[in-house]
Amino acid sequence: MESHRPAGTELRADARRNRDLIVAAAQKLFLEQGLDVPLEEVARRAGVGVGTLYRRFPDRDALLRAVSEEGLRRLMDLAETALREEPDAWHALCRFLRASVEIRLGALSAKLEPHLHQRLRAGADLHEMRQRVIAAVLRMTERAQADGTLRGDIGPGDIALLMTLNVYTPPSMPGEQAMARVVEIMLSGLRADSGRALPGAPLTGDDLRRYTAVEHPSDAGDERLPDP
Amino acid sequence: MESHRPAGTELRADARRNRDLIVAAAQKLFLEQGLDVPLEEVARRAGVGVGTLYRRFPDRDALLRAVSEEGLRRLMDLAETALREEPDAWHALCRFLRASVEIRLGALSAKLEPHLHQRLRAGADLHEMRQRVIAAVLRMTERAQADGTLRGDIGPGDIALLMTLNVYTPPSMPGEQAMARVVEIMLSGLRADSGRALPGAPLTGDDLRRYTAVEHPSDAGDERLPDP
DNA sequence: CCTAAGTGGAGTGATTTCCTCCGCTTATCT
DNA sequence: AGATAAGCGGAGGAAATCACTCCACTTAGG
Repeated sequence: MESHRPAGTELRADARRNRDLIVAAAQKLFLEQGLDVPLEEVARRAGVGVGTLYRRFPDRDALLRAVSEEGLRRLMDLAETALREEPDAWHALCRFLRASVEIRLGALSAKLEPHLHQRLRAGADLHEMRQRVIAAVLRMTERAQADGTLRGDIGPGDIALLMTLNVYTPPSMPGEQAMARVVEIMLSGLRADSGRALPGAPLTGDDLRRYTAVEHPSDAGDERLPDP
Repeated sequence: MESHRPAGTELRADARRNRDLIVAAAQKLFLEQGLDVPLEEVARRAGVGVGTLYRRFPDRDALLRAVSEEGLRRLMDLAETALREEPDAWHALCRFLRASVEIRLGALSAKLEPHLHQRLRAGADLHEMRQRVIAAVLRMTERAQADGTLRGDIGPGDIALLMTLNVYTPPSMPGEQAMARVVEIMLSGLRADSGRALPGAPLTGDDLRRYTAVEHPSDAGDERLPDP
């Protein structure tokens, strides 16, 4: 996704490095101060001049896209390696949820969501990554239920929601250990031998996918499933 | 907490109404658009003139304080009525956690936190409310464990953290039902008959209280227990 | 060592936001 | 009903903030 660069042209090594510094700085600052931090501040934090930033990212939106993409890619990696490296579905699920804590983009995700949404509809390859995350979660859920380790009245959407909750939690907030405990509590609640029935119907994979197709309601907010 | 008003003077009825409209609008807008919405917009949304807003809240901070206070008060009510009206501690706990979803100040809380913090230290009556929330949670936890309904390796801090997670989740995000399911999953995970031991030590009431006393680290963020 | 690619940051113009001020409206008391 | 103090709105000027460009200088890479 090298914005609008005549294909075949590679970024010079130092330019590439700067680009990455900028994205990293942007991620931190967007998270800490909101999506409207002065771009000059991003540049300063990245240790480059504004000129450099503007050359690489023609406008704020381009930067947002880059940050979104990075986050989503990490999430996808998490899901897929969990599925690949763990022996059974239940453990994959555990690993995925535990790891989701590490991403913690916090409020950033929430703010990013609308932007992401546009992009998703626009068919960027964000869309593909998203589908892959969903697919992975779906597989984990189905298999774990077949194994009898995951309680039956759960849908992939529920898992996604738990994961989202973790991801949305600002890293500045509860410490690593504290969050780790929360995740284990969640996992306890997901085990097949857990308490009584949940209210309502399991959130299905379609619920998840449908969400992608839905128009973004500016502030009529209701019944939507997000992800970063 | 009527800011700096010569005691004994009451607000005229309409003024009072306007004041409340402003706080309500501010809460919504802070949540949706961040803590730096133009105050003029708050005024518009509240259906009053800017003049009115500035007369009642001399600066943005005063408004922030009012919003914080309102949120914390609701939380306190939640905790205390749950404890008062439910027959046993476990049900009180369930009710408290379920209700915490309704507050959902979302990212607002996170942004508000630093401000709140200063105020807490400053000894406003925010401090008292906070203590009362903590006290209620503490009682629920102890009793429920004595009853054998709440698993033993949990501390009040853990409960508070779960609650916080709910409160911090933006209302614009997952629908009511979806969140309700999440809470039930959490509760399942909290029951005495749930899965294996949690990692680390239970978060104690002191952990909670200590947090209040801690200096607010601007971005060194680590190991802290928040609340809205 | 040559050159095309990359860099930084001062400066400009436009936008946004704050906040005051005052003529008008309305609640409240008698 | 009438008096009056409290409250109201929003136009407008001052000030701050931002986005973005431009070009003289530096550096990577062959």
